[in-house]
Amino acid sequence: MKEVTKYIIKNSLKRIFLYRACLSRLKQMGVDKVFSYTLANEAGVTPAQVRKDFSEFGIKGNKKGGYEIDELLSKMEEIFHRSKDHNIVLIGMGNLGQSLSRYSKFVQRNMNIVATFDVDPFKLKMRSEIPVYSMTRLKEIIDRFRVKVAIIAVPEISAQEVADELIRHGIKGIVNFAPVLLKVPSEVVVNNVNLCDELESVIYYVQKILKSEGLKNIELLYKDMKY
Amino acid sequence: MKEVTKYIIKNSLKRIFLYRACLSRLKQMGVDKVFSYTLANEAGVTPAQVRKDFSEFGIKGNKKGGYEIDELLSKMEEIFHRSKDHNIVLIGMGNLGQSLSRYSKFVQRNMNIVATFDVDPFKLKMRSEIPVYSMTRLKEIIDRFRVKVAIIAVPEISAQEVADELIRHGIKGIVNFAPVLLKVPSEVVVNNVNLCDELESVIYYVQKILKSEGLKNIELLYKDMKY
DNA sequence: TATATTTTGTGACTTCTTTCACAACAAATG
DNA sequence: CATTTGTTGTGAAAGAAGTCACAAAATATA
Repeated sequence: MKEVTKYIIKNSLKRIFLYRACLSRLKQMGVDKVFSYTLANEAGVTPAQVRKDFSEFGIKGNKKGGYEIDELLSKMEEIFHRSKDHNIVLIGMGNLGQSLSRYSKFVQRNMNIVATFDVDPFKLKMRSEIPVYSMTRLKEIIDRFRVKVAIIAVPEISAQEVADELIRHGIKGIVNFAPVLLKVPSEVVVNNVNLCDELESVIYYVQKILKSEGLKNIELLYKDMKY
Repeated sequence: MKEVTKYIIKNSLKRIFLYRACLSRLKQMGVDKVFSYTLANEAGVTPAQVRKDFSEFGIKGNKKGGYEIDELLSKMEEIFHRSKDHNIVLIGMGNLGQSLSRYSKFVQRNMNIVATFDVDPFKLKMRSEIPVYSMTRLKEIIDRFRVKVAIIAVPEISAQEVADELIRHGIKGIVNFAPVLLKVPSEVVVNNVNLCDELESVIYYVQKILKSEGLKNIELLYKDMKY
């Protein structure tokens, strides 16, 4: 039996990020202690869910006393290795790539895009905070900055090729904005972000909502009618 | 008992989008018929999953004959109301907003950002394919274009306020790029896209991978040793 | 036309996720 | 110091999602 550990981004992890964001906000508001139901309410989940998630990530509180926000936050920092900086490379300086290279929230969370790459020599001359290199210098930069994570923002046609090259040079994690399913070895984690799909999902549910509202109106109409 | 239909974007829906992308690619390659296992292989899932998903969305094939790609695609178009155009508004023309307003893939899928909005009067003068309006004209535009879906790309501090206003003017679906949990009534669907979290999730798993690879190396070392 | 072959569609089963419920514990109170 | 109060942490129960397995159907073959 071939054992393949597949790295799938779990919902519990995403919720931990959410909790962290809520906690930061609460802290800013002057709160310094929470109970599972305080946080649950803030994050829009159940208290049991909060406690189960915490339990999964080995986060402990004090019975009766709840959780100290500062303790929670530093525990989370530890879990996410937030103390040290993480160097990232970004491939593809088109419309989306440029925007991501300027996205200030990455830096705020110690995730630094140290270099960007593009095949288009015209883009190389672009004025940008972060240097834009030709793809030929990929290995050099990845080695120098010990980069393990990359963002792919190239056209779908070249995404697989780029991924292969990144992995060859030691990249272990990819956030992929190209709308293709990358084939990667099992010791590499890929997180696909498809902006069109995100928008289209919403449209799908909105259609349902509108339809059901229509139905409700019809029902109301019938209720009003006298037989 | 209060019945609240909560609209949560299901994985099966996301997979249908994935299947569609795979099918389009296969079609371009000249294929015109697939079996569940062909598509499964292409999409990186199991054949049973493909069939179950199809069954959920009422998509039928021919026993023995598999599925006609053209039929599948048009059935999917129907499910997603892709025949008609969808008008979208985009709020917040900062770094990310500008990039989204230029994101050509939305248009390719009949999702048209008909107008963008910002509070900064400087941005209003910005040259942009899509008009940039002041927030005061929100209602007018939403009504004129019968907009039901909005993209929020404003700073987190104003996201809730913007959401409230959008909903007041009849918006039923929101793609929210601000890192806050929006409080909305149950007949509105929100899809949160948090780019930082997406990147950080990958970093989290990469740390795990690196650690486990480290362990494997140590194991190998021990295996090589003679006691 | 009968038989063999192949693939769908779905009920049953399994596995993963979330919720429930309560023992264990810590703090507050008398 | 005993008792009450209130919250955590976690097994057990319920629910959701994914996989399996096979009958049913369509096609191919003899």
